[in-house]
Amino acid sequence: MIGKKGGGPARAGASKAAPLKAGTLKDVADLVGVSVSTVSRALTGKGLIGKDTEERIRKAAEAVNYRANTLARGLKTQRSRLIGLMVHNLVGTSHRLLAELAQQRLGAAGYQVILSVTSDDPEQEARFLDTLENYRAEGLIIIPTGRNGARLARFAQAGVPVVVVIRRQEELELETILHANEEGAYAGTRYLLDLGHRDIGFIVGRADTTSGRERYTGHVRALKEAGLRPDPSRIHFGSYRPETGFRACEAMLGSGRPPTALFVANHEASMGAMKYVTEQGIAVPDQLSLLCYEDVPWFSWHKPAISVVDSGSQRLAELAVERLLLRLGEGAAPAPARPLEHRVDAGLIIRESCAPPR
Amino acid sequence: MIGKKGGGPARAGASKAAPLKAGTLKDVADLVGVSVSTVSRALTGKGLIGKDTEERIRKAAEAVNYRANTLARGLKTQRSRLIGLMVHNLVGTSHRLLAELAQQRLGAAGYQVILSVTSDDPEQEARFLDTLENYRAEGLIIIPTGRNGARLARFAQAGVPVVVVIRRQEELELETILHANEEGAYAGTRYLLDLGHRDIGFIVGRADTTSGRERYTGHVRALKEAGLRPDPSRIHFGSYRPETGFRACEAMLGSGRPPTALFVANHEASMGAMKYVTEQGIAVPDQLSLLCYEDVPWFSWHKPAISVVDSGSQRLAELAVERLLLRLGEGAAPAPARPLEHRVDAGLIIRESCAPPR
DNA sequence: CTGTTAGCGCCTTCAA
DNA sequence: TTGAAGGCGCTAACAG
Repeated sequence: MIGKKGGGPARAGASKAAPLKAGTLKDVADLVGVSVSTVSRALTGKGLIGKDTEERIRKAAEAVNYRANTLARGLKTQRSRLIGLMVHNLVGTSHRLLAELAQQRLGAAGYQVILSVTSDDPEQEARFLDTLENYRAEGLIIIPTGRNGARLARFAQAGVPVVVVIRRQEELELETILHANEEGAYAGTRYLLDLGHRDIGFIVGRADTTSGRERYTGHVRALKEAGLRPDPSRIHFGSYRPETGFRACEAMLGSGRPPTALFVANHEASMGAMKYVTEQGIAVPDQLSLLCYEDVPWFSWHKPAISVVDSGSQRLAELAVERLLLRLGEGAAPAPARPLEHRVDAGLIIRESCAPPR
Repeated sequence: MIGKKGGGPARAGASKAAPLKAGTLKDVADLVGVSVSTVSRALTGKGLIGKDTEERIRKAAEAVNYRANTLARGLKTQRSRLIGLMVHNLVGTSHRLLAELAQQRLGAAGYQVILSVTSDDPEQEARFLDTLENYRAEGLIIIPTGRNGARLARFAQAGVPVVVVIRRQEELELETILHANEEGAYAGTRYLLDLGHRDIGFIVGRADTTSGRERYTGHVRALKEAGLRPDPSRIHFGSYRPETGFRACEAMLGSGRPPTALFVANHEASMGAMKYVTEQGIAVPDQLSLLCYEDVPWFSWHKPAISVVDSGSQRLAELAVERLLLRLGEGAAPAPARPLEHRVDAGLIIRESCAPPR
């Protein structure tokens, strides 16, 4: 499988040098013949320093390869400048955008992001939250599994800003940013209904998550308004994975009496649904109208182009980071008295995958 | 755009508690009436401790909410347990897999990953490398821009294991894991040639990166073997972004005499190429054979299903993490004397997007 | 403007 | 089995 080849060109000198350790304040101080605190002041730009000494210190710092030790500094100042970010994967658009954006913006503000990809596993979440506490993380953006409320509560109690995203953490008063799930699912279902569909398959997330529950509610509301009774065999809850979509499709589309439309309101599951539909050669939208949730670029290149409920993930990510940044640092905003719950609007993007039932 | 609503249910007590600070060794010691060192030993499991005192210490630790301060410990032990990971985005399959896998595996081994998404920007890379040094990161996995050799060299000199991935860092002897670029591009081009194509458009990465150069070489080798002379107007180098593909398509396919096949050997650019081809309604493979590089799930659901050169990203990510892990920690393997260069094999996945020229 | 002093929280000899 | 002492590298009063 793997070939090994020799390395690149030999660079004389580089590999022979003694392990080059980073210098410390003391190293610099000794070299210049001045006290550590003077060096500290000169290098951090605080306090008044003689022009001349400053220059000599700067030179010496260079010479001894001085690198401010963030750990030591953090110990002293009680500021780690570390932010935790917990997502469940990096495939889902909202999760990915969150990771990219958080790292970029927080990095620009002088913070570093410690990442955790937990596959929605409460145990991994627990461990991650523990290590974050140990690192004295100064902030946290998290898509919670919902099973570690106690640990999460500790952050808030310790005064560490927490921004909960995508799902609510029940029983805890934490600032939360959510998609407008009910509205999104309502709009999607309504669209299908208006097209004339009376038998709609609905694939959604876990019933014990905010988005799963709310999207379900929106769906049912639309059905009822149209005078339809929700049919349990047409509604599939499931975890946020492609298999969920694939299995649900097998159950509904493999049956003798398939629905005329399918609304996959679970982003990860939509990947599995797409797979099933393609493999089975089901004609979209002639044979089946297909509506997904949360846009990805290739949906518009697909044939037919896939219509979706756009959940506004970019905005959600921006808002999450923005809110955290506001509450970070010294003179920052305190936690909102009554923790705010923000909603990011959803929108319907109509392309080619839905049509009236034949 | 955004609606604000009141928070969830009020949880009595939770919000009123005084900021719950994490306890220190001293807090525990004071409570038990014993010295800090005893507590330290008891809690870290080193040294012999009286069964009874150990129990009391454990209880007290709980009571004062003791959390080992990783920063302090790191300062003392000179081990941050922090690993840097630098990728250019999280969309590209290889980058994303690297991030997911690194976090998972390293996390399981007791390390935390500091992430940086740099968009291939040397300045951001420089800043990130600096902060990593400051945090005393113990290891690094990086897709280098190639412009910060000096900074990268410092890690190696300081004895910090560095694993370079996807592109080589020229002039530095660092352990490196690469795709079999030349072979992959050769195989892809050869496939198109065997199908009968004589006029092939080729979109590839930057000429100053390993993958860009090597894929170009493989492509040209196949052409020459087939008795063809590479035509500069059919070869487009460009950065790893969708626009690269889109623009190159405009140039080649918008002309009066378009090629009969297009080989996009630049993963990010293939997204732009797909967009162009779809927008222009170009029939694949009838009008144009399309071959991409690096597989993504939806390529197989696309109509027609997209043929690709699979670069083995999963294996590459695994190998990278594996190698780093081997060199991490105390009794770990030293840097290979002659830094190894690993190659991960590529494979051709034939689907439906390529056909003989009409 | 600069030096001294005193820790931040932890680990680790060295004695008891 | 336990305690005392020292120091990792840095910052922040407080004196000079």
